[in-house]
Amino acid sequence: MGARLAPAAGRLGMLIQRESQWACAGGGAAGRGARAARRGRGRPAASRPRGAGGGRLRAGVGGPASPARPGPGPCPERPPSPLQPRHPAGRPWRPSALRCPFRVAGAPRPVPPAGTPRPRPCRCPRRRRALPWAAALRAWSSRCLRSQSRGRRTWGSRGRGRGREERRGPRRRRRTSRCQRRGEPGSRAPGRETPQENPGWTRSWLRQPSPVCPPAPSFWGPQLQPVAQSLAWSPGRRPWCGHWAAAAAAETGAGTWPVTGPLRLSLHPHCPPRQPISYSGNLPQRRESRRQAEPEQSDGEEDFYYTELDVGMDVLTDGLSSLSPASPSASVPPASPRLELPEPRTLSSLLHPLALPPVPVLSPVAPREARRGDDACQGCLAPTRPEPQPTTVRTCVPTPPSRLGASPRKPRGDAKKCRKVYGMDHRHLWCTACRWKKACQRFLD
DNA sequence: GGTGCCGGGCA
DNA sequence: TGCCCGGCACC
Ligand SMILES: [Zn+2]
Repeated sequence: MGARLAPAAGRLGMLIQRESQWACAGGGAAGRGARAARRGRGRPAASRPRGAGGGRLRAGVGGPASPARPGPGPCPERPPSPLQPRHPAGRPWRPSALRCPFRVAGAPRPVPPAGTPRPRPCRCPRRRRALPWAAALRAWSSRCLRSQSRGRRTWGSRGRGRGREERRGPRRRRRTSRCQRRGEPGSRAPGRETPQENPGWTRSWLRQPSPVCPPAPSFWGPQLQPVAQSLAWSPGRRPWCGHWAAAAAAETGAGTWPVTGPLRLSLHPHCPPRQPISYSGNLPQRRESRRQAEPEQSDGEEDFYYTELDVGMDVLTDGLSSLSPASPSASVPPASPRLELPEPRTLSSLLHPLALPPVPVLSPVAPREARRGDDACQGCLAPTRPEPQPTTVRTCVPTPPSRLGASPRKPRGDAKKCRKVYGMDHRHLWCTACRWKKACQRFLD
């Protein structure tokens, strides 16, 4: 299999394709592929290994024995960044200094409140880092799939299912969900519930659990004060708190994160050999507890990763200032902002999804993991921007009922889905939804 | 017969 | 909750 597919680059989440960033090929898909191979098609279901009994194959991307990220060391090629306004004048550029460049020299060092989770130790030689809140995204994605079948639609109205349902008429067999049969609140047909009708379901995961990050603007240098002011400080929007955590971690010595370079927006599952400085938000409680139980045991292939991208302060300001607490994005699921690299320095452009056709991209240099678009790419999100842009509402805009009713014979979408694109022989390349025989998330109609 | 995916079961 | 599959409508 020479060419590697990076189909997800089209749809769910976008990978920042930088040649250097593709260098570190993870083993995420390998595990899945092995699992798929192990599963074996055609065998009786009863004889198949089912469930997670066998345990997921861990991605071979390192582990406790993996070499840690490069420690402090010279980095002469990196110039001082405008994001380091507080660097003492006259001091040489010390990229390895365990010092938050935002912090005022001599100012009290910010200490994360108790309970603030420490960034997880890196498990990859290239320092892949799990994007914590992406775990929530993943969980949410799974919930979407489940709720599609459970009668609590979350992906918004894809329309197809309902349209078919309507033109199909009542099913002969039980076609109602349990909720429907029980008359529970969620007893709507799949796809009927919209964020507008029930904002709670989006709020549940949008709740960014970083409740204890004190306001940081006071720690920002004067050059950053306008930025801080433009960020519309709110409890859920603290682009600096991750920086804080990193600084605090560096201070305490354990889990040190050399906070050196300019602010980096990490968007790719493979880390270039630079230090991330953003660790934003807490893990969802469930995930967090699990990771505490098995600190070094990682579900590597399931994690979302990001890498770093130098972003100028101006563009960062542009991107972040576009946020507002009352932004409609608050009711939007964490649809991955689709990003592309021709303009890697314009954050605002990065944060806006591209209306790319969902064409699988053959990329000979794409790492295996990139093919797992639904998993890997869903998490390719900017750590500083957990809330998606309003323009990513693609799947959450409810289809007008009038439209559904007007065209009872909605033709089947022409878009080939994973099954047809990749074939049964490459089932491991399918998106999760297709693998689960759900509505395809990668090739939307 | 192939495809897409809803509904539901299993662990 | 993650994963899988029966079975149906559609192509
Ligand atoms: Zn698919």
